[in-house]
Amino acid sequence: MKYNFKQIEKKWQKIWESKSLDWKAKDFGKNKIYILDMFPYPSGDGLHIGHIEGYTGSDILSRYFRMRGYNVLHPMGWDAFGLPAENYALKMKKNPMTFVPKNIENFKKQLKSIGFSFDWTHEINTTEPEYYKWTQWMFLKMFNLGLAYESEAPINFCPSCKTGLAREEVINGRCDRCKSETEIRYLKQWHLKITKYSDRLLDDLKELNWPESIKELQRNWVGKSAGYEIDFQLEDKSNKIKVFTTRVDTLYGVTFLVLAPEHPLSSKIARGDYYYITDKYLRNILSKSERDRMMSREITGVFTGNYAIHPMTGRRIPIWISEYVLHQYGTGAIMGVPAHDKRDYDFATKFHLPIEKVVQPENTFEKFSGENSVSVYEGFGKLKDSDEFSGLLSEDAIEQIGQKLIEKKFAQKNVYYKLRDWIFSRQRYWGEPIPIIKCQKCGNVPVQEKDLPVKLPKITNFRPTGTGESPLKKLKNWVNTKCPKCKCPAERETNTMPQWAGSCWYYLRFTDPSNKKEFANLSKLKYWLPVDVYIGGAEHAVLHLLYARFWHKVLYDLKLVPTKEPFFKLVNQGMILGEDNEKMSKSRGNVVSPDNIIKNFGADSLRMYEMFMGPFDSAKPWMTDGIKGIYRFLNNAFTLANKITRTHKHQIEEDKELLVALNKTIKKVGEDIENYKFNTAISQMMELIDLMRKKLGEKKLDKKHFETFLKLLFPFAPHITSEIWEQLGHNTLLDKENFPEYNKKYLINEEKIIIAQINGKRRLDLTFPAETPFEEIKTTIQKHPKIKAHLKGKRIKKTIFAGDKIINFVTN
RNA sequence: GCCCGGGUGGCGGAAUUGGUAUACGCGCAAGACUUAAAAUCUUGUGGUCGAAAGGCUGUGAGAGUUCGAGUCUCUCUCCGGGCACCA
Repeated sequence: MKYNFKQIEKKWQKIWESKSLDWKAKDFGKNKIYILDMFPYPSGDGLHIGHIEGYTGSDILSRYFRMRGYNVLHPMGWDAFGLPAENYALKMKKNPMTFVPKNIENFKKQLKSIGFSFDWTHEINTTEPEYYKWTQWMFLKMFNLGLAYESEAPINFCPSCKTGLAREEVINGRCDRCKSETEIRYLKQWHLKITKYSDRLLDDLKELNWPESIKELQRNWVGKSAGYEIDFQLEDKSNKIKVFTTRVDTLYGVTFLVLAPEHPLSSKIARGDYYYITDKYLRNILSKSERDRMMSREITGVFTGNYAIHPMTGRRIPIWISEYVLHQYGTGAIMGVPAHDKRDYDFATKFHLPIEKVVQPENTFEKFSGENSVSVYEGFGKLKDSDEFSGLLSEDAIEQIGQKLIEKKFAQKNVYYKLRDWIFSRQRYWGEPIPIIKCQKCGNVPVQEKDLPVKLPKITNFRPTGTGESPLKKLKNWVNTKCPKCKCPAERETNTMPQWAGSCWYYLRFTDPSNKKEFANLSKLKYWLPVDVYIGGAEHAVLHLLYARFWHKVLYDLKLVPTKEPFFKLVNQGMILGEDNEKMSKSRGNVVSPDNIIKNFGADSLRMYEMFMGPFDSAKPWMTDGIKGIYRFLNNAFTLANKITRTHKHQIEEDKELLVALNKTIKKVGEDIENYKFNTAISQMMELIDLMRKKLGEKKLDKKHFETFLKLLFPFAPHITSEIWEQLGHNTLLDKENFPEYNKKYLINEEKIIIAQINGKRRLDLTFPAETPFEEIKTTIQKHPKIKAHLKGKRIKKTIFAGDKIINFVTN
């Protein structure tokens, strides 16, 4: 019988469909595990290779843990709001409400065609009113806490998508979605106060079992720096300039101050002849676009003709204005210490300002003593030219300087973050309406809980206006309503939420997806949370993953969720690149379609090949030729099964070699699955099947051992293994079998191979019974003619016997 | 510029964490089967010298620690990703 994967896969998918309750998570019980995938946005293009990689990983885990007797929650849902769907809708001139459900159906069909064991009884969709009712509800919780607020602010606006964007959505001055250059607009926008959680978002990272690189990205994004704010009096005492620094120890090295062009003093501070040139500089800079300013690396600046007084030395310090100082960060003014900061150094060099070294780092003395050298030093060195603080500079010494400044009222401690509040309004149609009513008298009034959800109306013209208003604004009978407070005529908020809103809490809803009274029942949340394993791409490092953590913490403070953090363990699947080793993209023409692969090799081959290509978490190029190896492996398993069916009645004596290999494989496959090392688990199974084929030829293969192998393979290739299982005469599902346990007895070697080395170079290997004592091994090996030959004329200085594996003779 | 990853055969990648480098797979070569091809099976496959036995050499480059380094330390270099004038 031939391996007819088409027929087999169809057959088993049908069987699973009818018995899908087998994958249904129980609400309570021992040994829970929550295995979550980042749910997809159901695009019209359908599943791509990258989705399948992550979902196969989680499917292997889920099937494995079910076989281990765990109560597994492995759900799937749809993140269907957002710009991609809406832009597509505009192109097709169809309302997303009509085609999103079709896309979802298609996605679901595709997922089932790959044999993923999702618990479909827990399916959710962020665009359904029963779901987004709770998204709106949570927004109102934040509103009531003052965490959601409206304010007019300069924001990044995408002229093509015609909406404001969060900082996280702007990459190098371009819209993350459509790559258009963004512009700055002043718009009244809803914000979520994520900055209030900066410290906790940083600190709680410690508890998470996440890839270090993702944690680092989040740390950098929050960007905490602690330092001092120091006041510099203007020479004429008319005002003072507050600068922020993390390096008070370099205070004596200040040779100039720099203000950002937007600093309030910049336009007022110029003196005498410098007035005109300063004014010209400011007008020039402020007329440039944000992007132009960001892109240009040219050092520009202007002297204002004004001076400040150094708080410690009383020296006159010239005040400059330059665009290299950012007004959005710190105080918008810095102290220039060219000897100890690269940027200050570049500035000083360009404008011929003095450079004074005041800190002499010990570790970098060489660099420091060179001509014109600058040192951003590691560790702390000596402070020169200061009677007050000479000697070694430690962190304590820095603290002392800071303390002194604070006493003299020149300085105060402060902490700054790069993180900004999350801009939460989108002037677009396809999102959750923000549940606020704007009343002339009462201001922003929350929609009453009983009136939730505020349903998104189905309209024909949802084209964004570009005026800063949502297309919903035109819908008078939807917009006009009554103020819940004073009952006066009022208008609805017409902005919608960003696409990230629904995904901030979907993993909570999965635990209790059809609850009509609460977003999820607390006892169910207590049972399932946190998510034990969360699998998805690294591209969400500072978007979804940061937003969701923030959102979760808000709910935690309200005692609505039981854990501080949502996702305990995070695993990033590496990106699958095209055969040309480049990112897959339509424009490059290197996209691999899963449908073709399934047609030619079957879903089991596709699943296994994606797992076999390389380490789960690293990027790897696709090679269509490579899948043949997996296909051959599955074929071999299938043919072997055919032969066993015919011959299994033979009484077979136990084969030691096979048992050792089998037990080794059981151990390795189990451990590798738990460590996401699917590629090496598969190699191990390949070795085992080769041995089994050999043993079958020698009539030494017992059917039950082959069945053990099937159980190991089942999580990876569920269709073919289920089919073989049935062919071998079982009328139960392989799903219901326990994962095999290995017997330690077979893992203990009765023999050991000793490698003999001379001066670390391998010369010989010999096999000894396991209990052979060291002395005996040593003399036997020394007597061996080969070793003798190599030792001729040399004296053994030392003999090393390591790990019962290697004996090394060191000679002179 | 700064912060993370990473460089191992022709290719994708293994290596029990300091102990036989190149498992497993692809590709390639030779052979078997076939009228032939495909598929399948068997054998071989880092480089180099050698008829062979065997030797030398070999994990981006250079140094160091060690009886022993792909693995640890330092310097450099190249590739991928992220942040980007964050004081």
